[in-house]
Amino acid sequence: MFALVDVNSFYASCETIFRPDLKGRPVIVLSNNDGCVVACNTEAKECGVKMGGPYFKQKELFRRAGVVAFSSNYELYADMSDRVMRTLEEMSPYCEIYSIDEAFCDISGVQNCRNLEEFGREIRATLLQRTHLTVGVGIAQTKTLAKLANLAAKKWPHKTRGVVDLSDIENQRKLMAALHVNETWGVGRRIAKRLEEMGIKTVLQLADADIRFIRKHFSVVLERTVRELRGEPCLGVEEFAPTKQEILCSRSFGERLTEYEHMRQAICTYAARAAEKLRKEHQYCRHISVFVKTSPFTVYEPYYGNQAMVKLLTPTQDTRDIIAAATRCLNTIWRNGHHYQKAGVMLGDFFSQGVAQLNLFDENPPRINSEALMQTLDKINKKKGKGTLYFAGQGIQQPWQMKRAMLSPRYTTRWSDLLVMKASNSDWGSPA
DNA sequence: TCTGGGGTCCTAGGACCC
DNA sequence: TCTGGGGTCCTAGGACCC
Repeated sequence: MFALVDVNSFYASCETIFRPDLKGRPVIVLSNNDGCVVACNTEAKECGVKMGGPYFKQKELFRRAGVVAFSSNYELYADMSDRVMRTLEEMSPYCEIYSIDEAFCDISGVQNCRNLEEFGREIRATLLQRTHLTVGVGIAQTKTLAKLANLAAKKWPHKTRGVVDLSDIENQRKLMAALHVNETWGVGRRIAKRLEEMGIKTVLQLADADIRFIRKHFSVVLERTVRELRGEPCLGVEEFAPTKQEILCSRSFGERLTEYEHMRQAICTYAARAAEKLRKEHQYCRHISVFVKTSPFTVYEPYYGNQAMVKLLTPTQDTRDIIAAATRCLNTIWRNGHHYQKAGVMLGDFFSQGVAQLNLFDENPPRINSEALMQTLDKINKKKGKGTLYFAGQGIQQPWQMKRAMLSPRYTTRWSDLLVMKASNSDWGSPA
């Protein structure tokens, strides 16, 4: 039995819990660079805010409706997420942290000693008390059905009060008949459209579809989804995160970039960041690739996007090697005269610590004390704050930095940003 | 003027091997 | 003139997720 717990409008809620003055007002959170709307609270949804839509296209609507906008404050969201997950891990034997705002809990066995819906309500109440965040809980025999149950909890908040136990088969079929096939977890826009053309419109029709037919026209992924909808578990809770296959660091620039020197700085910065993530995973990489692109939306000049990769003979985790390789990649794809919008550095082909073999034919001799140097670098940056020690190639001014014009304080992770309560006389009541 | 970032898995097709 | 069968590995691209 699985429970899917996820926080309602997570980013927007993180912003409002520290701002009681925003109660009842529409609130949205923007993506990096203040580009798109990535989260909105119920009030904002009611105003007709388009999720995923570009910010600048909706500015007029926001002004009229009094929408309060925030830049993404990942430091705050990550810390709030930790608090939620720690509580969940305390309350349930096995938890898989599926994303920043949701987790699957394996609650097999719980139904032997208590009512599942009650258990869901207890999770909800505990999280509300500890974090002031409201969650939805969906309970069922498979992950896909738990997702569906959670969706129902979101869709009918008053009727369900945020918790749905969907373990009863009759209830499953009733709900699936009422939902469109694109509301299934794992069915996106494309597959939904193809299914519809085949006459499969509701989730129930998908659950009842012939498994060989699905396998023939789609992939094993959709086959698993269908089986899961029928109550046959194909996916388990993965308590320990599997090791990553690749690491990507990419950003859009605050302003279009035309100078090679600026691009080189950006690439150095992304390479250094990717190398840091790599070491955090205790991995060494052999593939380093870089991509650059202009905006796909610009009509007055031709699009340019390109990518290059180098394969090292010996796996590395040293920022100096990764910066050097990334710069070589950049040099092969850089073209003068474009207005670049975005770039990124990707690492792949990982080896775990210890298996890295020295290569007899490698031109570069192994670096002396590379591990110790990198450890020291990471330690200092962890203790004194990100970016305390950095590489000269990253540049100092960084004119290409992303825009974050509406950033809120990092209430929970910086002393200087701590919330300050100011009491006025009236708050204390008038003296008798 | 202004359109996110970071992942996973699967499949098809080409290169190459014997 | 007639040009096989079976396999692996790699990569690019497409789909999905949050």
